[in-house]
Amino acid sequence: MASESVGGAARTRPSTRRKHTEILDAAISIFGTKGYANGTLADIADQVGLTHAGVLHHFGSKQNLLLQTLAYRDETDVKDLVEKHIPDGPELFLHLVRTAFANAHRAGIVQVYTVLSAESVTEDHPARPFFEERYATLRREVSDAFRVLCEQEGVTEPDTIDVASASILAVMDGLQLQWLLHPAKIELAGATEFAIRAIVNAVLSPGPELSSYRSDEARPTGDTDRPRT
Amino acid sequence: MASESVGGAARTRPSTRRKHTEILDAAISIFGTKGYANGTLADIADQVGLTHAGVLHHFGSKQNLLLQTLAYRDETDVKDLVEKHIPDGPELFLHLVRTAFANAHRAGIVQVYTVLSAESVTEDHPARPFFEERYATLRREVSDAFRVLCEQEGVTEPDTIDVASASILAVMDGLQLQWLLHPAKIELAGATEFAIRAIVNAVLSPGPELSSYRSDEARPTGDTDRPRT
DNA sequence: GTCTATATGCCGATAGAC
DNA sequence: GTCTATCGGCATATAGAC
Repeated sequence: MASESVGGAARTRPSTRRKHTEILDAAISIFGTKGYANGTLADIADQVGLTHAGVLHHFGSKQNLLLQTLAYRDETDVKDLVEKHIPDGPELFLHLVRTAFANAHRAGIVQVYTVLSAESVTEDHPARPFFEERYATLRREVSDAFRVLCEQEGVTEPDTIDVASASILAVMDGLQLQWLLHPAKIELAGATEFAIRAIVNAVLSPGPELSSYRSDEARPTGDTDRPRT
Repeated sequence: MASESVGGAARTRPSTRRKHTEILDAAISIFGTKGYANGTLADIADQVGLTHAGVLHHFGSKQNLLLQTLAYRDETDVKDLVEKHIPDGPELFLHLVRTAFANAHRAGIVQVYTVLSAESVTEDHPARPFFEERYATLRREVSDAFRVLCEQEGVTEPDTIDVASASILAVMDGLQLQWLLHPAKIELAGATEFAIRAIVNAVLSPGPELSSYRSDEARPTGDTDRPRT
């Protein structure tokens, strides 16, 4: 059974391992285009020239295939960054923007994360622990970068850093969703760059409160009265 | 058949219409907790004391029930805003923050939008047109508010407004996802307020570029342009 | 390692009794 | 308006041949 090979052991033959990753790639494609609940083992099997029983021989169960798929995607991303080790300082913000530029040419990867992360909040979803840990880790990394930046540039309340870190990840995710819905209307990379810049600058110097932009105190009838300059 | 009653006609008996909305409320709950693909008509039927055949009598098909459910949610939201008509000026930004405060006590509503909007990007999903139109409309409304604000406060390139509008909706969605995963770690309303404020301020005065924060020893010019008031 | 065949179950939708 | 009964389809997973 494949269930015991956790770290991708070397005990299997090369052709087997090749098929293994071939299935994982197909799973990314299917879970991305149809979701986990709606995508089927037969869909994945078709894409690699097997039957669903063949896929189950490699992964034991659909749920295990999902978890292996998420782990596989993560380790592939990390591999791309080996020695280009994730920057731990303010460079991280530039790295996030570069990631957005890369993602604009990887709709499949973006979609599988968008679809599965949202699906993971549903009842007893097997991917939920994965995404909980993923976001907790990412927020910690972004917060660390903020702390380094704040030491360099000035001071800021630690509470603001947590909120800003979550906001940066949030705006990246949200823009991806809108981009998947309207690829022609959303410029993923440019918008991500703008938003991250806005949030980083807000941490370093907050600027005026929103309420200071209020056009008036009370609207009497609420008819079409325009705020004048 | 209920398929022809588009606007919620008055031709049906009150008890029937009551059951109708009862089913729609159950559908919000089920589609939110299990998703559209995974939630079943029997789940929804159980929640209102019917069989799945009873639900189908009211809505004809599962797909139609989903569309009616989305329309029902939208018109309920609008009803809450009747006479409190959505502000069309800079007040809109404060309204969005207030919405986030309200949402922090409506996890079910937040979850159904989060789950279904992401699911809608999957293959031939029946809710896709709904969310495409929803985001296009919301971006237009936020952009309108930005244009009014920019007339008051200064000038800005129209391109920035589009990017900022998408970013504001994005950060709201993304924070909702993280909040659903970690309710104790994310302060939905406070974070939303911070992020919207950051983006609005960035539109009015951009501030330094991200690359100016690079920690690299060699930096072209030593100036780090210190931001505004 | 991959297949065919099958067990088992759930789903959406329809038909017709009450 | 709601039910029971049922049809047809498809899902995951298992068993065993090759």
